[in-house]
Parts: sequence; C-alpha cells; structure tokens
Amino acid sequence: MSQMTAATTPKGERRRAALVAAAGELLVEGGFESVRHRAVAHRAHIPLAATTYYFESLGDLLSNAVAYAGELDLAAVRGRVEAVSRRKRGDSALAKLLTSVFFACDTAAERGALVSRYERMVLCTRDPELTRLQAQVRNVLAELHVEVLTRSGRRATGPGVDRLMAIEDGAVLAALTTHGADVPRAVREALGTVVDDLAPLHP
Amino acid sequence: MSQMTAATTPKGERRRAALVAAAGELLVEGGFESVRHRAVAHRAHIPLAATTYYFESLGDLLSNAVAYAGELDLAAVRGRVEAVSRRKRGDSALAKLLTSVFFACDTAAERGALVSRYERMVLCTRDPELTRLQAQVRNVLAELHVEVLTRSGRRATGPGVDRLMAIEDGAVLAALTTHGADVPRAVREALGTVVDDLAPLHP
Amino acid sequence: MSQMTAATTPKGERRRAALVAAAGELLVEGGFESVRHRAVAHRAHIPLAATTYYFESLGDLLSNAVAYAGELDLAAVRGRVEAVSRRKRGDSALAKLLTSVFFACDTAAERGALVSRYERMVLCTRDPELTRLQAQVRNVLAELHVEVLTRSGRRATGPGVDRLMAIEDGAVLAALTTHGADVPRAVREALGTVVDDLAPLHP
Amino acid sequence: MSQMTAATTPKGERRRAALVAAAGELLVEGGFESVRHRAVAHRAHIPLAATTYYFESLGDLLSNAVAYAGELDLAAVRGRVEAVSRRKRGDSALAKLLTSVFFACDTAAERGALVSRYERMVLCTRDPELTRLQAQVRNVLAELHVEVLTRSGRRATGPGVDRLMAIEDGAVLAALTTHGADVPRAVREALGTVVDDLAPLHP
DNA sequence: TATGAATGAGTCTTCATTCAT
DNA sequence: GATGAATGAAGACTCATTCAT
Repeated sequence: MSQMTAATTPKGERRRAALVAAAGELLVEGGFESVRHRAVAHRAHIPLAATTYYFESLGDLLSNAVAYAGELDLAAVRGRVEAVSRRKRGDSALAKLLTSVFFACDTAAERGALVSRYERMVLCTRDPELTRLQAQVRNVLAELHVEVLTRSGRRATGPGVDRLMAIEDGAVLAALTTHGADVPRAVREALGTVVDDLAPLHP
Repeated sequence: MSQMTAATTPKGERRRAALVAAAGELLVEGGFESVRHRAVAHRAHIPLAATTYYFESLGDLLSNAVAYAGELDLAAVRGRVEAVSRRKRGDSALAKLLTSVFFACDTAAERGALVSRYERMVLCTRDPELTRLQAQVRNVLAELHVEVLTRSGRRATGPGVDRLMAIEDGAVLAALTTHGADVPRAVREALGTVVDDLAPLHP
Repeated sequence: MSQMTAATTPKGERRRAALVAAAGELLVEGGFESVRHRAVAHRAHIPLAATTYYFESLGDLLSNAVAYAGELDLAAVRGRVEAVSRRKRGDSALAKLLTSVFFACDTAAERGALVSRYERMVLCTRDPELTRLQAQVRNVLAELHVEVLTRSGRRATGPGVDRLMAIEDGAVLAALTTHGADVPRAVREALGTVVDDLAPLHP
Repeated sequence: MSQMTAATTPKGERRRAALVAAAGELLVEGGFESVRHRAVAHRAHIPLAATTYYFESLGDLLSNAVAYAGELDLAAVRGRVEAVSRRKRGDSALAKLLTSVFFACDTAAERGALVSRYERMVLCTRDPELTRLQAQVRNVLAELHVEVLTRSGRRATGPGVDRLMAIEDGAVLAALTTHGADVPRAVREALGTVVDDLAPLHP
C-alpha cells in the first residue's frame, strides 16, 4: 500500500486520521461523489497536497473513508446495543427494539447515516477491496443482532439471523424507494411477521 | 415555444432515443458517475452538443437513463415471466423459479443489470424525481411476482408479496456485500424458508 | 443592409418589430450582454431561427435594439415635455423641472432606462453605425431642452444648451459612480449653479 | 487555509500581476466583453488553468483588471500633472492645460484609454464592488484637478472642482457620441466658459 | 418564406495529480 | 517530511450561425 508514504510519525498518523475522518463525514453527508481532495482538505483544515501525500490516490482515501464510516455506524449501533437490558420480550416489543437499535432514524444525521449505510453496501460492489470491508461490517452487524436477541431471551442461530437481517434490509430498500416513507416503521412491520419464528432461549 | 428538446420528428425521436440508450448502457455498466455528456455522445456516435440540445441538463438525461434502465430490466424480467408455464410447483421448485426469473445472473451482462438495479434503488434516494421512478419499477416488479406466483398455483396477497420481495432484496444485498458470492444461490436459499408460507391457490 | 432578408410582408414587418422590441427591452433591462438570439426569441415568442432570418447577425439586431431603446427613451421624455406648462420659472424651479423631465428616476424601470441611456452612449463608441444613431438621439434631446427652456420663459442658444447638457451628463456620471447615489438630486444640484446663466426670454 | 490564490511567492506575485496586466490591457483595448479566461491566459503566455488558480472567478479577475486599468490611467494623468509648472495662467491657457493633462488623446492608445475610462464609469454601475473602485478613481482625479488648479494660481473648492469635472465629463460624453469628434477640443471649449469662474489664488 | 434541427467553437469552472522546494 | 504552486484534462453548459426542408 504505502511504500514511501511513511506517515509513521505520531503527527503524521494524526493528520492521516483527520483526513480520513473528514472524508468519512463527507461520504456520509453527501454520498460518494462528495469525496474530493479539495473538500476533504478543507474540512480537515489540512493542506490540499497532504491528501495525496498521505494517500496514494483518491480511491485509496475513499476506501479509508468507507471503513471509517462503517466503524462510525457500527459504534453508534454498538452503543445502543450496550443499553439494551436483559429481559424476555414479546414479539412486538422485540421488533420495536431491533428497529430502534439498528435503524435509528430520529435526527437528520441518523437518517443520513442510515442511507449512507446502504449506499456503501451497493456501491462497494464494483471494488473488491471495498467489498471485503463491507463484509466485515455485515458480520459485526450480525453479531450485534445475536447479542440483542440473546438479551431478549431468544435463541439466535446463524441462518435465523441472516433471515432476520434480509427482511430488515429488504424493508429498508423498499422504504428508501418510496418517497417520504417512514423507514423504521417499515422495518418494524416487516419484522413483525418473522420475529415469532425465533424460538425462546428457555422454552 | 419548444425551440429545443423538440424531437418531434421521427429522426429527432430516434436520436433522442439513441442518446437515452447510450446513457442507460453507461449507467448499467459503470454506475451513475459514468454518465457524462462526453461519454454519452461518444457512445451514441452523436455530437457532444446534441446531448444538451435534446436534454435540458445532465440531470434530465440521467433521469431518462434511469427510466430506460428500469424499463430494460423490467422487459427482461417480463420476458422470463411470459415463459413461465402454468403449473403447480413445490416449494423448492418455486424458489428456484422465482430466482431464475427475477435474479438471472448467468452472463456478465445479466449480473451487471442486477447490480445496477440495486444501485438505482439506493442512489435514487437523494433525488425525489428518481425516487418516484424507482417506486414505479418496484410496483411492476411486485405485479410480476403475483403473476409468477399465480402461474405456480399459489395465492399471492399484497403483504405476502412485500415480504417475499423483502427477503429477496435482503438476500441480494447480503450477497453483493460478499465478494464472489453466488447471488442467485443466496436468493434461492433465502426464499426456501419463506415460500412455504404461501398458501396454495386451491388447497 | 438586408439584401435577401425581404420581410416586406406586413406579417414579416410585424415580426421584425416584435423582435426589435424584445431585444430593446433586454438591452435596457440587462445591458448589452443580455441581448442574445435565444433570449430575444423567447421574449418575443418567436422561433429562434427567425432572429437570424430577419437580421443578418446579432450585431445587426443589436443596432436595431439600440435605436429602439433610444426611441423609447425619447418618447418617454417627449411625453413629459408635452406636459410642461408655459410659464416663467425661477432658477430653482427650472432646475427641478429639467431634472424631472430628463432624469425621471422614480420607478426601478425609470432608473434602469436612465442607466441604459448612458450605457448606450458609451458603448456605441466602438461602432460607427451606433455612434451615428446615438448622435441623433442627442440632437433630439437638445431640441427638447430648448422646448422646455422656452416654455419656462428662457432664451436657449445652441452653446447654452450644450453646456447645460454637459453639466447634466457629468453630474449623472458622477452619481452613477457613487454607490447608492441619488441621481436626480445630483443633477438638480449641479443644475442649480448654471441655470441662472440662462437669460430670460423677455428681460 | 489559503490553498489557492496564494501568490505570496515573488514568482506567484509576478504571474498574478501578469494576468491582471493582460486582463487590464484587454479591457482597455476591447471592452469588458473582451476579458475572457482564454484571452487573458493567451496574452499573458500563461496556462488557461492558471487564470482560475490565481483568481476565484472571472468576476474577480475582472475587478482586478478594472482596478489595474484605473491605476494605469491615473498614473498617466499623474505623470502629466507632475510636469505642470507652477505659474499663473489665464483662462484660456488653463482650459488648454486641463485638457491636455486629463484628456490626452494624441495617440490611438491614449484615445483608447480615454474611452475605456468612461466605459468603466458606466459599466461599473451594475456591480457594487466595481462601483466602489470607480468612486476611488474619481476621488483621485478630483485631487489631481485641485493640484493642477493650485499650480495654476487658482483657488479650488470642492464644489468648484465637481462642477469643473462635470463639465468635462459631459463634454467628453457628447464628443464620444459624435463620430469623429475631437474630444480634447470639445473639452477645451466646454471648459472655456467655466474656468473664468474660478477665483485666482491671490486676487 | 420560415423554421426545426443541428453543431463547432467557446464559456466558466473543477479536479486529480505532479513537482520543485 | 510536507506543501505551495501549478496544470492538462475534463466537467456542464451556451451561443451564433448554418442548413435542409
């Protein structure tokens, strides 16, 4: 990757991170085409030339931005997962919980982050490196599903979670396609019909 | 009045269509950012200035390209739907059928079209006009699902189809996220667990 | 001028005039660079190609527009001159009258027309044909000054009028150069010091 | 911060200046519409992209060009003012002097500069920033009038100078409007009738 | 006689990237 | 190691004018 782009200095490392963060924010806010050298440098308050000094190309910077955005997204979700209390939940309550944890959409920023999540999924398709990154995010998301399910007193198997997530993603996609649709609502309703298939942990 | 964007002549209509087709192809092949005046003009073997003569702006041309790509996609699916014979099908056979009809992925072109379908879904989010377009495509896709289900001797209700499509879309998204994943296979497997919920037409 | 551009038809004549009027309006509203084939055609509700059919070139159309704008300006001034009552006027009253007649600036349209008057004066410099046109306008303006002076009981000689107009124009130029300046006020004040040199008609 | 439009280097400063000079020359020679990125770059023997590197927009470059042209004009006038000997002058001699100092028109270049001076005055009207610039030039011109008057043994008050300049400007405008008119001659004659109003310094 | 269609040339501006320092 | 400076290529779009019909 970085043959001569040392940046092993503490300072270099810090600036690199600042650049990635700036790029990540732009990515989430305005989509892939918002990530430009100039825009990133400006937002990070770092000289333009640093963007090509620390990253081989715009694509390289973008990769990092995608990873960063994914981690940011994951961190937010993780935070909400931690807050989930351990207690048995009925089907309807569980659907609601899953929605609020994985598809928070109250603020504009949250909605933006959600849209960005799906943009990243789809647009990574044309780049193997990004695909790998995206797969990792998906795995973590799956683990977090297991965690929430467990805390809610349900047994969660691999295929079961896959199916759950497919339903969720499909519902989101459908909602995004409909102008002004209420994404969390759509997810909750879609979930309503599947959650009951999940066996309780101790029957 | 309409001193431009006329294209009322047969010839004008033809050129306009050629431009849209070229833009649509570029969209499918290389994504949204591949649709540029220059690229479209070059592919259509039409002078650069004609691209702004026939379309008010690049956005306008892009809208048309999205619509075109959607119709192309739909036409292909429709063709496969027409070929579906009327006969009762077991769960496994139905899952296979749905997959082959809606998620054909044998040639590179077919896989490209499939990816593009999902790109369009997600990227239209930032533009209301495109969202509207995409919603229409989704509706047709839903109708075609009903048709295939009916031909297979199943009763298809609105929510049932929504759920079916959500599963499919979620599975595709998951597969696209996984490098080298077999999309049709993923869909078929995901479908395997839902199809049996669909009641037969005459039990 | 128009070797093959017949347009001797009544209809042709009418359309030509409509085009000139549209171009003239644009000229007054937005300056020389606002006069474009497209803009003129659009405003006149006449096909684009007619603009080059009835006029050899954009320059030709522009000449006509300048003449039209000049006539329009003159017509407005003339109208105000007609309304001037015959009566002896003191110096101050005369300065006020001249200002209101020749430098009406109450509405935005009037101010625009005034600015345009001076734009035309200056920009015609680079084109002999336009210069000739502008000279004519100036002569009429001089005659109208004589008329107003006469109606006010003053004797008006050629040099006297020239001097009067020079003062006016100079004051306008100075006012235009000052942001937010009150043009009529500037003219009135400048006039205050000269008008008294004009001998009364019957001493 | 200032990742562009830097030009803090001597070299950068030089190139920036070259661009402004080129734009200024074009402005004087061909009017406002002659100032284009391409034309400026070509004349300055500098790459096209440099024009937008050193100036945020064409408007920005144009502002600089207007300022430059104004300074050039002022410098020339100042030069002629410096050369004015201190000595009492009769009315006719003073009129001649003022004309030769402020309205030099012997060479084609001088005449061009003169025309440009008035173009700038009028065309700046539609832009507040340019208006401000033009007001400054006017002030300096007024000061220089005072200087010449003083050197000629006359007392010069503010209103007196304003009136003088108005007469001059009005005369120039009238002359410019007349094809082939002798601008200096017109100014001299117009001045002939005003200069005598200027009281001598030591009566 | 008109005009819809068409386009080459040119408009301003942005951008990823290189390079001298 | 860092970066200000620089630029070729391309971006979207406008325009005066021509021409076939």
